[in-house]
Amino acid sequence: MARPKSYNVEEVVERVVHAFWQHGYQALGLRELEHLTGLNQFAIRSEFGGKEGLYLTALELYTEAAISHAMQPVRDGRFLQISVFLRSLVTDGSMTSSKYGCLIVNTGIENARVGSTRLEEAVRRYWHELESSFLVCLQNAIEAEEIDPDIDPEPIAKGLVSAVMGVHAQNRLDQKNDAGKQLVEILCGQLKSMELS
Amino acid sequence: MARPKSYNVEEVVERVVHAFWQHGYQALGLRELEHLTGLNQFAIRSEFGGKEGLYLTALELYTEAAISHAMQPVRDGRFLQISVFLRSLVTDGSMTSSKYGCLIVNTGIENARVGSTRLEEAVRRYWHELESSFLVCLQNAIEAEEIDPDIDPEPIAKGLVSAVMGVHAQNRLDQKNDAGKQLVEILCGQLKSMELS
DNA sequence: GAAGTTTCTCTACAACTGCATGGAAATTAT
DNA sequence: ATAATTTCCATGCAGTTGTAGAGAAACTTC
Repeated sequence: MARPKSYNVEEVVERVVHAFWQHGYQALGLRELEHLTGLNQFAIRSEFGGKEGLYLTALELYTEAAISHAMQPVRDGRFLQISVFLRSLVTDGSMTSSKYGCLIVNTGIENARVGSTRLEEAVRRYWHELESSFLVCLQNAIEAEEIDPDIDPEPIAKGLVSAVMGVHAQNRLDQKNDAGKQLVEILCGQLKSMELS
Repeated sequence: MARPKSYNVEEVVERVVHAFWQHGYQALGLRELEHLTGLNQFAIRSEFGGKEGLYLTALELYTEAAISHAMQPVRDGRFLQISVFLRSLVTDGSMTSSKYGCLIVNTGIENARVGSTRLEEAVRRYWHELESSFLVCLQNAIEAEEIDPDIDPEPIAKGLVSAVMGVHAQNRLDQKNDAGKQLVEILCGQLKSMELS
C-alpha cells in the first residue's frame, strides 16, 4: 500500500558502484549522482543513509562480488590460481579489471584524510580477505608439495597484495585495463620459479 | 621598493608539498592551506596562480627532488642501484619513503577525474622519468654483463614502475612508511636472480 | 618625510555542497 | 471512491568553496 520505487535497487547500486569507481567519492556530488544512477535524493537519504551510506553500500557490493567471484577460487584452488587471479587484473572482460583501477585502492588513497572509520574498515576487510586468500593458497601448495616448502608464505602473500594495488594504480593512471600487465608478468614469473617440477 | 613578503618562498613551498601530500588536493581548502603553510590568499593567487597553480608548484618541486636525488643514482649506477632505490621506498629517513605514500601516486588516482592537463602532464613526467631510469640502468647492466643478456629490459622497467606505485599505495593505506616492504623484498629477490655470477 | 610600490588583511560574492522540508503523485487496502 | 502509506520532486538552507576587490600596512627611493 504505497507508491512503488521508480528504480530497481540492484541495478541502481551497480550504477552507483561504477559512478564512485570512476569519479571518486569527494568529486562526485549528489546532483550528479542522481543523473548518473537514476536515484533521487530522497531515496539516497531514506534508503541508503545519505552520501556516505550510499558509498558504503557500493563498497560492500564491490567487496562481496570480489570475494566470492575472484578471491574464493584462489582460496580453494591450486597454486596456479594465484597467477590466474593476477592475470585477470589485466584481462578484458574480467570483473577485476578496469581502466578506472580498483574502487578499494582509490578509496584507500582518497580516504586517508576523511578518516571515516566505517570506510576504513570496509577497505581493510577487502585487503585482509585478499591476503588471506593468497596465504591459504600458498599453504595448501606447500602441503600438496606444489612449491618449495622452505618458502615463507606470509611475506609472499603480503607482497602480492601490495603488487595488486600497483597494478590497479597503473591501470587507473593510464586509463587502460591492461596497463599493469608487465608487473603481472614479473609476478607470474616469480611464482613459476617457486614451483617444484 | 616594496613591502617584503611575510614568508620564505622555499620554506613555504616545502610545507605546501607536505600539506597536499598528506591531505590530497580536493580535500584541502584554501583557508586550511593558509594555516598549514603560513601563506596568505593573496600570495597564493598572485605568486602561484591560485590553488591549482600552487599544487603544480608543489608537484614540480617534489618531482625535481625525486629525479635529482632518487632517480639519478639509478640512471648512473650499477645494477644493484635499482634494489637500493626500491629499499629506500620503505626505509626510515629516506626522501622517497612516507606514511602518506607518494604525492604523485595520490595525484594520479585522485586526478583521474579532474582531468587537468597540466596536472596529468606533471604526473606522467614523473613516471616516465622513473621508467627511463630503470631502463637505462638495466641496459647498462646488460652491456656490463652484470645480468643475463636475454632479459628484455623494457617490460621489467615498466613492471617495476607499477610495483613502486603499489609500495606507495600500501604505505599510505597502512600509514606506515615501510608497509610495502614485502613487495620490495619480492622484487629485490627477482632482481638478484637476474644477476650473472 | 613624501611619493611610489608591493604585500597583507578583511570583506564579499557567486557557486556549490549535503541535507532537510512540504506538498504532489502513485499505489494498495478498505 | 476514500483513506492510508510510501515515494517523488521542487525548493530552500546553512555551510563551504575558490576567487576577487578595497583599503591598510610596510618597505624603498627620491
